[in-house]
Amino acid sequence: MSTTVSRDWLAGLNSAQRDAVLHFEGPMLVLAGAGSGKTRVLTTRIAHLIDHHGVDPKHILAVTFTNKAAGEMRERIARLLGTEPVGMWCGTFHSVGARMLRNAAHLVGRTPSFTIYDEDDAIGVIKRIMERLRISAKDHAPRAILDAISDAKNALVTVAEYEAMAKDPHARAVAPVYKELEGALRQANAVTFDDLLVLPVRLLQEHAHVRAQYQDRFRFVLVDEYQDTNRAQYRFVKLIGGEHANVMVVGDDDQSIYGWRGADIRNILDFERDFPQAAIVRLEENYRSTPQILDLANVAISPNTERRGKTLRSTRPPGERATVVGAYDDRDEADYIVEEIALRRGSPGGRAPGQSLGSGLTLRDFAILYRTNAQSRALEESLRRKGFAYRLVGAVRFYDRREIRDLMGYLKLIANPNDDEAFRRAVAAPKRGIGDTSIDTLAAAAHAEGLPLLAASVRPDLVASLRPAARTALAEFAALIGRLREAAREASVDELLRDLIDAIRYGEHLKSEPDVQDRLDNVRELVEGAAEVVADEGGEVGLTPLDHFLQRATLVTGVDTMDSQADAVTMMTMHNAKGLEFPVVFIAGMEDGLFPLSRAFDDPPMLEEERRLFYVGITRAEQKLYITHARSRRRNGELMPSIPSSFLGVIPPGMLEERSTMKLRATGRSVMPHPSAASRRPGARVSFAPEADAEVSQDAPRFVKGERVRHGRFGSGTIAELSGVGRDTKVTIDFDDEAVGRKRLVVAYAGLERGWD
DNA sequence: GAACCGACCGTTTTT
DNA sequence: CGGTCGGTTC
Repeated sequence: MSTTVSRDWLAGLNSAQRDAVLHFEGPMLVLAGAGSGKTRVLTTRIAHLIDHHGVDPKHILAVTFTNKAAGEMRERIARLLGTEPVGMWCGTFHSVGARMLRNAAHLVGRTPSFTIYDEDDAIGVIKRIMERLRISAKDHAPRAILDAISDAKNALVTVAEYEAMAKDPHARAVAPVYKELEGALRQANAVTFDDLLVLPVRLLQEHAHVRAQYQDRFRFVLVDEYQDTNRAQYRFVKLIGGEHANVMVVGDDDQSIYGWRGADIRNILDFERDFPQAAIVRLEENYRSTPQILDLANVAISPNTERRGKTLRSTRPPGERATVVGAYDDRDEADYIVEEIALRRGSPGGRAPGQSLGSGLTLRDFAILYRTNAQSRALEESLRRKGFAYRLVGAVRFYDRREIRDLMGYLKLIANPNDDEAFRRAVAAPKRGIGDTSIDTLAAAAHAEGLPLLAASVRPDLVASLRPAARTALAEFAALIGRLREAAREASVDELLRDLIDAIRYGEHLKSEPDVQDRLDNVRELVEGAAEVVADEGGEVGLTPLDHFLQRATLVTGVDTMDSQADAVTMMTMHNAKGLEFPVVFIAGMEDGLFPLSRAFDDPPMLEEERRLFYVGITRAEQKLYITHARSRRRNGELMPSIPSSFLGVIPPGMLEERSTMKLRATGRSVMPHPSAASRRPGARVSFAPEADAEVSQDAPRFVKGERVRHGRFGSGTIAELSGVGRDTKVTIDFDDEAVGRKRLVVAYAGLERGWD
């Protein structure tokens, strides 16, 4: 305990930050604007609790939004204290939940070695359940069913409650699947992502001794990114922290961007209601961005009504204005961005001499942000042509690659022989003469007996009806898993993996696949990564290294594994960019229908969320921000006309420097007009949009099923189906001309005339 | 059983 | 455009 040291920590904090850091007991809400130093506040407060107030680290629970943030927080605290905060729990809601579940798995019908089903696993189970229940995947997309179940879980709606509430046809299809899924998960000794939140809540709610144990253990609870918590997470916080009420939540209502995942912005808007004595601190001084960037952010978010209201103030010297750029199409946009990076790189201030943009910017100082992952393609191509290194964050996870999933399937099955999804993946991996029909037969028998697939495959009576060849192969497979399971008791995870790869001759299997070298590299990387795994950090749960490895693999995200040291341009969605910062940021694809997405047009809360996402994007920039849009863009392979985002319409002219690419200037209109004036201007001449000017507005002409229409090229026909809303409305038309037949068209661009015969 | 091919379809965002 | 599904062929 050294007050001298703590005084050092406090130096350099502003008074609001200091208030938060010095806060000891009782609830507190920290409204932390972007770049206002909240991580520093959180880490310093924890260090202060431990060092000054003598709180044992094991009484502290800190919840972060990513695993990476958790690791960094732990590290920073250790640096402040000069020693590891041993016993402190620090992680995402999901990893903290997993940890609690390992401790008390038996109370929710699992063993400590349960496996975590990712989305693919869950969809696989759901598909099979649907087949059994004879629910057509055509009528109800398995994906949509999973989403509905996920929403229900995140809202803490149980199967029974869901069944009682299910009114519309979709919900009535979901209900039985939800019910069956719960049984299947339990039998497979598995949980879904959502269960990592739901089951701990149930544990705390239904078992007083567990609740008491954790309430006593975690006397100080800190939650970062509180604006993105959902119902289950909210309950979790209240259950653990409600008693002693030493709960500090940190967040920014303007950065709430996960409403679609069940996050409820009300959690942060109404915090004082939940914790009546809550002290409130506002951090509005921004240490990250220039005044120009913050002015833009403040203006951009201002149309929102669902907010507490706050204005960021810059502490940095003025810099450049943000630049908005009109491009011809998505490739032109990408080329422009890459050229701009080339110009800015190296020389201080890049192409704007006199304005100090630091000196010697390198590739890692640039980030390109976008709304959808699909946008990365054109950008990647441009960067590759230019020879610039880049890193793609979040798009395809390492652990989602096929070859990795194959091997992980084996490991999961070794750790948890009840994991039927793992069984299916592993048994199919190198082909071994066991195909779908054999597995279907086995699965039917297993289901009838209430047995997992692995156990069923060694029951002579259950495999009797299989082809002899399949029977033998199955027995060999089961024997292999049995042997590896034995080996796993002694071997480290990397040894186990090597053994496995050798036993199934996985290297040879890969040789017949495309991209052999990449895949082999990935496998090697997997083995190397496994070598670094030790038992769980705290060591208190008694997780085996294998369980720990598997859990980590399932819970890591793209951002977690991002190597921020590599000298490469960073590309990611704005969602993934939350919490990060870069000297130069490009926001690409700033067009109506893409950002904001068209489905948000007629949904005000959704539109506000899109606007908050824009705000997040803007506030990632430290020194220079570019916003780009294209006049036409490839969407699902076809070229679509686009107009600049209506989000730009609220920006006063003059706040942005306006440019257009050479290619755009060369092909028609000289400059992109200011978007507020441009909102009626479509992307001009696009071959399949005869009267685009009238049609590209947000209100595509409305039609009804059965209506007779005429198309410029296909002639007249009858509308058979309608789908989508606003600009995305699509029609399926049966044309009279048999040679044309049935076509699916986007109303906004089809130039349909109505009322024919 | 497995490989291949063509039709379809959909598309936010992610723990 | 890219992934998935269903059907066909070896």
